[in-house]
Order: sequence, then structure tokens, then C-alpha cells
Amino acid sequence: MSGSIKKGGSRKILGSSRQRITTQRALLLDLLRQGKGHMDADELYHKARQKNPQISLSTVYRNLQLFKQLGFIAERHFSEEHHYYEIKSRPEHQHLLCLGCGRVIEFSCPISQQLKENISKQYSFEITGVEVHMTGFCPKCLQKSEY
Amino acid sequence: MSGSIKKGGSRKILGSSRQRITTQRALLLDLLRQGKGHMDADELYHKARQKNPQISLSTVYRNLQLFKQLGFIAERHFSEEHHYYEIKSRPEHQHLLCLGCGRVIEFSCPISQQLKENISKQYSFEITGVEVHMTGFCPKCLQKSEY
DNA sequence: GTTAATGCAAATGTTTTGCAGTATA
DNA sequence: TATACTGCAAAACATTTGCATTAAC
Repeated sequence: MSGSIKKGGSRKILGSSRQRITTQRALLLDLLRQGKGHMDADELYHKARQKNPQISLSTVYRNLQLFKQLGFIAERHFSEEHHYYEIKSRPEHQHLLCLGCGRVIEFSCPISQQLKENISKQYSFEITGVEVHMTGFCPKCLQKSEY
Repeated sequence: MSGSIKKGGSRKILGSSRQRITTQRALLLDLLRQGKGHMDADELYHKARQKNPQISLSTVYRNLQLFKQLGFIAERHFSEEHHYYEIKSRPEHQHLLCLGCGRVIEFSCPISQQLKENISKQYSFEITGVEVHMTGFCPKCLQKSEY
């Protein structure tokens, strides 16, 4: 396949484990890094097809699983149907979902660190992740519902 | 159908809206109330079949949606695959999931109220729900991985 | 008696899997 | 060259829907 896709960045990530650096993986990681915010499997698939029309949906799913296992991406379940994925190198942030229009806002939540330590002590857990997920209605949607 | 299932409690809930109080609904609400913690659709279906072998899975799904819309139950997405449901009248609590054994621990998180107000002001949102979801490894699973 | 809710079966949509061929190391 | 990865098609899931029947009002 053509060498038009840079694999430099992916090598850093994938090279350290025993995984092969395929064109598809490089592309998928690229898209995940570029894409600001959250993507579900299907979105990622369609974006990938624009660069590589041959890529299959199974490859997307398989690699999302791999990236997740390797810890490169985090899986979020804040919407009803799909799972969303995002690169872990992004700064710590939490999510605020508007139930009216579906918009997702990210906010930082420094308290979560403290909370994590409290719970960790209390239950003798080793905590690996903290998600704070709020739902509500954004200003625009609040206006609409005022009649 | 037999009148062996008490519909009293359900009447309070369902009667206030225009929904009909069916034997199946009464049973499902009963099970959701009794069941401590979280149930997914399939679990609820199997529990319901023990009391009413005729009940169908579609009825379970349809009613979970209804209950959710009416605000009686909350839908949680803290595990990989399924959605879990729980009666809203339960006291405020958050979830801690062990990635090793799948055990879910509930903990209360009074800070969340404060957090909610902060974010609400900051983004002019009307916040309807706050979920704090932690993942990690419980003491037992930590022991196992120590070799 | 009306009409909403049910049960069944079929449909849908997402995610997973088997396998032969292909590209990476 | 050896084998891990891909693409395809089919399978496996959970969830939804259409429709005739049943039960609640």
C-alpha cells in the first residue's frame, strides 16, 4: 500500500509493544489523535474510509479493542447507545451532556483527584479511573422550552 | 390473570400518569424495587419469568423505557456491554467497579452536590444528574495479581 | 366496547468471529 | 519466509418493531 500515511507517530506508540504497525492502525491512531473529543466506532470508520476506502469495520473494532487494552484510548459510555473513544493523552476532563441537543461539554474537575484518594483508602481499591458524568440542559435548550 | 400480585404500590406510581396498571408492570416495578442494586434487562426478564413464565422480553424492554421516561428508574452505563437500571428512590450513591471481578460497590459522594452547583453556574446548565463512576481493582483481585 | 399493552416472531443495528488472502517484520 | 493483520461474509448479540390477540379501563 502507498506510503502516503506517516507512521512516525504510531511507531512510538505501537512499536513499544509487539504489535505490527499497519497502515490501518497508523491511520486510526492519527484520526483518534486529530479528532478533538469523542468518536464512536462508526464515526471513526467513516473518517477512515475517506483516507482509505478499503478499510473494514471489523478492523476498526478490532483495533479499538487493541488500543483500549494497550491503554492508548479510553472508552466512555455516556450516551444511550454507543461507546465513545478518546486518546488518553488528552488532559484530564469530565463530561457534561445536554439532554436536549446532545452537545457534550468538557470540564475539568480537580476535586476528582481528591475524591479518588478518599475512596481508594476507604475501600482498599487501587483506582484506575474516575469519570464524572453530568446530564442536564444547556442554555439554548432551556430557552426553547420556555414558552 | 390471577390477582395474586399486589398492585397497590404500582398504582401510586403508574396511576398518576395515564398508563395502565398491568400485571406485568406491577411485577416489574416490584422486582426493581426489591432488587437491591442494578439489573440489566435480561436479569429482570429472568426474575420476572419466575413469577410469570409468560412474560416476554419485549415487554420488559418496553416497560423499562416507559419507566425511564416517567423518571421512575435511572439508566446506568457503567459496564462495557449492558445498561443497568435502578429505582430512583434509592438514596444518592455512586459506583465503583472492580475491573478484575466485576463487583460493583456503591459509595456516597456528598461532594457531588457541590460540584453540581459549580458546574451549573459555570455553564448556565440546568443539571439533572450527576454520576461518578470509578474503576479499579478490589483488594481480592489485587492479591491475586501479586505473584 | 375501546383502546392500550402484551406476546410472538421477524427486523434492526452494533459488535464479534472464522477464514482465506495479504502485508509486515 | 513466517505469521500477525486485514477484509469479507456470516454469526452473535442486544434491542426494537409490526401485528394479531388480550386485558385494562
